[in-house]
Amino acid sequence: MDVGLQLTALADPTRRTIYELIRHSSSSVRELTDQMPISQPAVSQHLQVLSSAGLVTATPMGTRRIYSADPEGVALLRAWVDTLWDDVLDSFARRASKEQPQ
Amino acid sequence: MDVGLQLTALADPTRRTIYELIRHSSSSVRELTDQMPISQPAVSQHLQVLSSAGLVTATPMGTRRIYSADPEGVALLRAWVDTLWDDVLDSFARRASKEQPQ
DNA sequence: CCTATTGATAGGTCATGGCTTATGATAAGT
DNA sequence: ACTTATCATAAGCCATGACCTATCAATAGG
Repeated sequence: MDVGLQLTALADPTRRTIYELIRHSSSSVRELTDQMPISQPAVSQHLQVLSSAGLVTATPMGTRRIYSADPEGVALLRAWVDTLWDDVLDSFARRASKEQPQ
Repeated sequence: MDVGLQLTALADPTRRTIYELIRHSSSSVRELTDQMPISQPAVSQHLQVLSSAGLVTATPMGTRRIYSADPEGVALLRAWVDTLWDDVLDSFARRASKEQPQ
């Protein structure tokens, strides 16, 4: 699983708000659609992207599918950003010490 | 400064590799272009996006512009992902305790 | 000065992706 | 069984964005 999937999934504003809704409380596709200014298929497509990024999971409940936030995708993203953070800080510190060797 | 800028900036694979190069060591546009299979204008455009996301900064050195990693953008991204992580974990725990009330 | 190097900007092309409507599949209620 | 509700998939449309070539501004060096 590539971190690019999480980044592209969360890069879209509409997908971010959908994800925020799910993160707030697990909901069905209908509930999500009712809170969005877009069509139901559009929501389903966004959910597909979020799902393949490991950010949400679907559990069938009768005729509905309840989408919940999945920690897995966030964990991957978080790990990547953390290494990024460490490296950038390190590189920043090295650069600063070289600019002002005195 | 919106976190969407960082996400869209890092969502593109080419831009991620450019950012990785800069993160590894500050470089000029020419150095970056020489390590990339794309044209110099394309690199400049990517640098523009990374710059407006607060991920890199440019410092003129003669006729060249040295691009360096900027901690600011990463800090914002990291903060956002961290709150995401906490909320998702919390929501996950609550969901788990409700599913198995026994 | 004149030339060469560096890098940003403009304009144009093409693929990608986000949205729509239409349709099909599945499960629940009467 | 029939209808209704929910959701996914298909096909098509259109804006966005990633790339190109061409060009210009600015600095450095002969």
